[in-house]
Amino acid sequence: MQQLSTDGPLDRAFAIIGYVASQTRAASVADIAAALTLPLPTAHRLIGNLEQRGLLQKAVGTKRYVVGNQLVTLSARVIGAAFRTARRHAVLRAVAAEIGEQCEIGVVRDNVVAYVDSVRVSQPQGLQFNPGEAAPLHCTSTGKIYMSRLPERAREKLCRALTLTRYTETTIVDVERLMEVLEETRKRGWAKTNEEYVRGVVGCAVPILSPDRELIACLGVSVPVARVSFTELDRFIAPLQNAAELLSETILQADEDGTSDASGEA
Amino acid sequence: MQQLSTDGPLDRAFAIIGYVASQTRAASVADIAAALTLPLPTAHRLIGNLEQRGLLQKAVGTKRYVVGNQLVTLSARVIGAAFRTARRHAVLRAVAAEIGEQCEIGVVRDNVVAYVDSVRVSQPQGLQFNPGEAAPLHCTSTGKIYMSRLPERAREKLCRALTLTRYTETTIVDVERLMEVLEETRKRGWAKTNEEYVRGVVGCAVPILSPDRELIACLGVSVPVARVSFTELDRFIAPLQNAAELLSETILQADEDGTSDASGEA
DNA sequence: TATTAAATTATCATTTTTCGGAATGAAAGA
DNA sequence: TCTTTCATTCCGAAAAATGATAATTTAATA
Repeated sequence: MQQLSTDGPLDRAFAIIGYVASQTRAASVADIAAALTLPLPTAHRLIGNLEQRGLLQKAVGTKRYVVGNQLVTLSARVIGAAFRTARRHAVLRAVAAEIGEQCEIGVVRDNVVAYVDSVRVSQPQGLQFNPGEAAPLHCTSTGKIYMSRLPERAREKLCRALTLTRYTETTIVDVERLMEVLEETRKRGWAKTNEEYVRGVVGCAVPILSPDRELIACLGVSVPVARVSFTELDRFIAPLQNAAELLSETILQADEDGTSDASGEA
Repeated sequence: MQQLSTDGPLDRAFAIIGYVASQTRAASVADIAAALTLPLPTAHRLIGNLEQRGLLQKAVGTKRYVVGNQLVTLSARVIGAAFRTARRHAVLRAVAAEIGEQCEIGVVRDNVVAYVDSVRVSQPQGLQFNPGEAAPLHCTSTGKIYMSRLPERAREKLCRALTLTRYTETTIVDVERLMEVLEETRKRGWAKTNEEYVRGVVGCAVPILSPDRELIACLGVSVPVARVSFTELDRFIAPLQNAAELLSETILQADEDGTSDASGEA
């Protein structure tokens, strides 16, 4: 199913755990070996390791394996931690529901827009930015915002350094023109994209700023032009800005939790 | 605490994951290295590995780490598996039989209640939470318990971030009101739901805690109001609490079945 | 802005694990 | 009882992890 040619021991360990956790009944070594196409002795060794650490354990009276105590304890912690940090996703989901379109959060890294989280509302129709994917700077709203907030000289340098690949008829491939657009973007504080990356898909984005007004990330929406025209995009800006406000409070913010602080530091 | 002289890579990987999961805020590489007494470059390498696999991920806009999506998904599965084993399923079945209504165990993931195990007593009449299904936080007892256990400020933020969709006339869609209910829930330690998600169905739930009093999951019951009124629900609380106690005792013990195929196949 | 401290990445010889074929013991089924 | 399947142990070659050192980048501070 998911094994790339070169699995490290870690991958195999997690594959085994995942398999055991997804079974409804205790799994034998042979089951596991077969499911993950491992040599039998190897499976034994790996499972033995996991058992020693309490991540798996034998079901009493059998040689079949179920999830172990350590693993359950750890998982409970993970779920708790995830719940505490899930507010970002909650905000994203809320704004996506409000405007009824796919929303995503993206950051710029290595001169490329990387999407870190996204929520799609209904059927995958518009552009699907899946977390982990990357897109160019010059034809995405997030990229424009990022560039627009650079000091002028750095901005110009970057514009000239980038390869302004043409993806559609409306992609901006002229440096002067791009600079103009960026200046405009800087002034009004948000960006739009008119089928510049994918034909038939328009979008807009607003910045998510830290308390000291540094750019942390961008919150954007992508939608098929058949459903929302380029000019109609404007009505998304206000809700997006509200959500971005909330996100900037939420995102970094020392997630003051403290739920019983369990283990905590000694 | 956890460093034996000779830790394999696996031990260190899990130590790191455990540390990150137990922190209330995102942890920097330096934090982790210090806490586990790892050389800094080594910590970087190990954490990089975990990040590549999606087990850890950077908090947006920072270089600090939180639990990753893969890890959360896996953890939810593990908890589900832990509760589905015969012994625990038997506890669930027993309490279901005792109170004569459908009982289910749910965890929160991605701001949604996911049901990992359930037992129905008679004909499907009340609400049918089948394992794998998901329900919103603000109108389920399990969701209320989860939220009620967050520290106050985080709780308020989450309430505001959630879209309080109205499903019925009694769904709580007002943030202030929800906060009140959560406060009450926190004080008494269990939650009720008055036809807030599905018309004609009321329910209640109690927390399942780990030995160190972390919330692992919730045990709840759903029943048609025609059979049990909202106020009559109270008589289920005691049996549920007993069962929850039992479950939390057994959850970290090496019991387990094996042969008797939990939950029976569908 | 200049300066300093800290964090991160890179390199690499050494040590430690892992890997899985072959062989053997144990248990389930005929 | 016999046969087949599964569980387990051994072990040398191959691969990976390890962490010191050093170079580089980034953040903090003056």
